[in-house]
Amino acid sequence: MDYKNTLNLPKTDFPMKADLVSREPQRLDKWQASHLYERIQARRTSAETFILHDGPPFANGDVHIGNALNKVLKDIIVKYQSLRGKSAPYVPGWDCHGLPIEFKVSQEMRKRGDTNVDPVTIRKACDEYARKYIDIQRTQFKRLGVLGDWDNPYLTLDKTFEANELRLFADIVEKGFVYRGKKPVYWSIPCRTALAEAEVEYKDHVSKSIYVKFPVVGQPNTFVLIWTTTPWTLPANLAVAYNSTFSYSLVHVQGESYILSTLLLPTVAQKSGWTGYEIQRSLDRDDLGQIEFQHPFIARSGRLLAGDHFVDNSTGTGFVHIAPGHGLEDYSLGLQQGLPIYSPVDDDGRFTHSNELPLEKQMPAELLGKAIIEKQGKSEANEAVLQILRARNVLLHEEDYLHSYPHCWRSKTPVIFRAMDQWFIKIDHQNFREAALQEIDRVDWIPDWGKNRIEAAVKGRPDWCISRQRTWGVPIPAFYDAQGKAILDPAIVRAVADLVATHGSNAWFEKTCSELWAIVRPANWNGPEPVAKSNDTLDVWIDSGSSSRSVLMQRAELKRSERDWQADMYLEGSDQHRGWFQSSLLLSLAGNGSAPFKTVLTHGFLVDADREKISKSKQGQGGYEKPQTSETYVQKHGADIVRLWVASQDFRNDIVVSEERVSKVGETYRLIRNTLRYQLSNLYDFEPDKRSVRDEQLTGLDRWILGEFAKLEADAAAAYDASEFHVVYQRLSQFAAVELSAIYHDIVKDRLYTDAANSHRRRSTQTALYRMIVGLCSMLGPILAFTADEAWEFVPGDAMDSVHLADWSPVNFPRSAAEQETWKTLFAIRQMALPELEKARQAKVIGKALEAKISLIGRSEMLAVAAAEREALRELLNVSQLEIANSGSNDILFQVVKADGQKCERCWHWEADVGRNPDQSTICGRCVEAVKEVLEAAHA
RNA sequence: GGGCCUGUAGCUCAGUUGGUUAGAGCAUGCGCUUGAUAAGCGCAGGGUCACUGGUUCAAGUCCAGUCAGGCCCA
Repeated sequence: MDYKNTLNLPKTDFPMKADLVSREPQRLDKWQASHLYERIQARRTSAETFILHDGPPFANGDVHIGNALNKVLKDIIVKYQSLRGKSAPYVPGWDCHGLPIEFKVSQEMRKRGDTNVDPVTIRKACDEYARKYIDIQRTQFKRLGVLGDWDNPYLTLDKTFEANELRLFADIVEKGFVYRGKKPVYWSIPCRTALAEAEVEYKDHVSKSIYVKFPVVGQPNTFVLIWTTTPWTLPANLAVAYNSTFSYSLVHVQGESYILSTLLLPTVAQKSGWTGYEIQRSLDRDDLGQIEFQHPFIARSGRLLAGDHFVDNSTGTGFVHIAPGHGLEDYSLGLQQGLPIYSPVDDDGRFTHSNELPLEKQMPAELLGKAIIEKQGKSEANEAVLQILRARNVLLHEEDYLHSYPHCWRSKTPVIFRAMDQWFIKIDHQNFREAALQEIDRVDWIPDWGKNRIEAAVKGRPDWCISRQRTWGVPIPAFYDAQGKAILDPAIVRAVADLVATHGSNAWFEKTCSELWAIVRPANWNGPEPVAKSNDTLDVWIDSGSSSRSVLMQRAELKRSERDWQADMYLEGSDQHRGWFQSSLLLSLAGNGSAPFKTVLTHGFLVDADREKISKSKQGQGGYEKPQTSETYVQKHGADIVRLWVASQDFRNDIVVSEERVSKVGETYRLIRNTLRYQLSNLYDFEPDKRSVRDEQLTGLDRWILGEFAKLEADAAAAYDASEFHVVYQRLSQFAAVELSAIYHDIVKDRLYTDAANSHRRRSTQTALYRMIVGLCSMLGPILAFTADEAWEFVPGDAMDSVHLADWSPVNFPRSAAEQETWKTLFAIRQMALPELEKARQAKVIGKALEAKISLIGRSEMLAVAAAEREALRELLNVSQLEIANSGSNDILFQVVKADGQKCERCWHWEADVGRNPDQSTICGRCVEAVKEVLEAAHA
């Protein structure tokens, strides 16, 4: 007789090989076809909500592995909250406006030869471009198993989004936050347009480097020696910067005195052709701070200011001329010191008078109209300034100077810095900064140092420049009157918002000023009539930053009530402390009266195997073979491996992404998968409703594992609650490896396979297995979204058709202190016995443990426990025979010998009663009984 | 250059208010098993806790500095 057929060997169709890459897409189709996301939401309509508000990725390019990390983290949290019974809708979003898209689209148009394209055409192309990438990214995000309302995402280019953004803007305008000011921007003279940082290219350029004598007021024949490489900005000079850490000298040369950096003195002396000089004295920062200088050719004076950040000792004189309207550093220094942002240059790049200063304090008439743009390396404006300097004998030295200088990407000409009228949000308006800091204090920042970062960002930030001279964005609905004065009125902004709500923001660009005015003019308007509309757009941070108003407060499924709309969580990379977290906080506080989030969770950045940032250049040098996109990893390993990789590391620090790391995670995946497979394969004949054994009747071993499992569940839930998924990962994988695979599953095989199918002992164990597989699938669901769902289908009994529809909460499994103590002792003995068995194995006394008879000889309390639980301990050791003997000594002695009797052909135990039954001469007594039952069952 | 953060075995993580020879899982090596088998079990090796100095009876843990790395600014 072939006794193998009488065993209850494991059976399952849950495959050992995951084959994720090809199988996951089928499951996605199934989810989609069965409207899984909608059904999850429907099940929770009356439940408490948990809102994780999506920070919108930029609609450009493929999903990077970093984007994937962010989305998977969000999905794990949302799935977990849903699993715990909350209503956790997830509305993904995209950030659609902005320069990178406009730049790409313009480039493509230029390649095709389309120059001078009108804004409406560019905007349509940008819209198309953004939507194309939204589709691409949506597919890639969905492939990762992220569930959400993918058919109705929020897009910052949607007209409803734009309209609500403008309504929020109107509120902020109404509250008096928005003002008009000046700020320098890159300006391309031939293109007559402002440029963004990304639109300038740095190239070598030969400039005029000059040393200019600035007379010191009240000290005849004494000059501060300044250095500049842009002579044409001298008419806009309002100050001179020094470095307070440098030492300066007053030097006497040929009847005149100069103040300059002591370290640079020899170079300057040599360049200026000084034949001899004499250092009269040195000056410190206090001396310098006292000095007032006279502008070398205009009737105004200025002061010396500390500019340690940017004044260096490598070239020049140690003094840098400051024109707040013509440079970013000049600008911020000017702003600090309350200087006017003076920029006497028009759109064509020619000198002009401006209204920042009284006329008598502006440049002489001979300079007006001079062009800054270079022709054959010569700039009319530069030449004219130099000529005046020479005429006044204040030009000490001039030379050509080769350096890297920004150029316009389109015209390839050097750009200039020029202050332009911009819109700003006043951060200190009515103590707003203080209010923001208080609000920051109310938010839960995880990790807690996030609070420091955003506090520093808010404390130190200047007023927010919110206007951009761009086309692809939400228009700033302002007008200009005949005097060029801007009109920005909340009622008008709201009227424009209504227009945008129906026609989209293109309407602003398509309609003329008078057409627009006819539509949006308030009925009771008594202000000036406009002659022009604004061409500025809003900073894209206003787009995404207003999502609290445009999404959280609009979508019915996301708000608890009109008043209670705050999101439970925002989750982004730590760079967003200065970005989205801040813009969202400031706008929501200013416009809605509170922060938009209760908790802000941040993750670190991806680094490679060397713990360095992932860079394309490194990829080129063979650092990594493929582009670090989500698809690269999904196509090679499958989404569940990517998800497990995400869960495997403490994401608050840097996250390592490398082949080694992901492959290691793959090993853990296989361990977990096999654990699930083992349990499923031993439940093929188990009907939980009919065959479950009650807690108190479960065997001690089953009670032990369920006790351990209860601890695992509690720990996993706590770790999930704290968003410490790496703890879930560690705890689960170690439980699978140790408690299950090495101990419980290994021991229990004997019961499951060889006991009669319906025996109490086997059913008891199946009860434990059943409970664990249900719990494991549930716990794994948020992380292994595909695999847990796949395994779930093989769990016997009636359950929801997807694990993602299930409810889960940790179940306590109480055991008395005495029982726990007993089992602790049994395992302690096991821990001592295993090395003894290993010794016997090394000595070739036995092979597998079942060939052994082990004797425990001693007199301790441990042995008393062992004696009382002899059969349980024998099982725990997986040996055929266990003997306990009292030697009178407190030490325990282990003795391992070949087991008595013969090997039972069926259960492989060595038993003395093998052969005692004449009909079944090769099997043991226990197997005889089991076989009898099998035969009876077959006849019945 | 400034702010915030990180640095424990090949990999990922634990290491409570400073307190014995620094732990776990995986990976590796060597055995066993062949009724979880492209599986399973056992045993073993592997760490100057980034470095240096300090406080202390005692430091992976506290302090200072250095180095390396990350994010954000300049």
